[in-house]
Amino acid sequence: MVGNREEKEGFRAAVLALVSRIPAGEVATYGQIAAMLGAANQARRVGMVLAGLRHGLDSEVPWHRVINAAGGISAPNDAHRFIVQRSLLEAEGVVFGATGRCDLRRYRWDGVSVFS
DNA sequence: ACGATGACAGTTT
DNA sequence: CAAACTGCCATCG
Repeated sequence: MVGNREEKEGFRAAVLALVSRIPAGEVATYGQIAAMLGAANQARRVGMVLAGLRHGLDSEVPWHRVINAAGGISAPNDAHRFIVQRSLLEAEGVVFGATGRCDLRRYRWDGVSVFS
């Protein structure tokens, strides 16, 4: 019997694998990641997966390249990570405007490399 | 079992 | 253009 647990872990693994494919200097939204995995309206789940990441263990995963649909960083209750994420992105060439949002039309990852 | 919360998103006011 | 509202799914008290 297939426990739902397998699907959850599979989803988590898929999210991490996909995020790991995001090239430096580009970004992807939670909804975009979810949509690529066939879960268009489950963007929140993607956020949950990334929320469970640990610094040092999943260091291979560029979690900072995942932002919200507005092109900004979602972390109202964690200013520390907010700053870290923004710094990492700026270090890769992503420019944030005065509103704290970057231009998605320009930095959004198309994800074509996944279909190879 | 139920209601509240959350690293979201799309639409409406 | 910004705030509010609603929908979606999983986790927590």
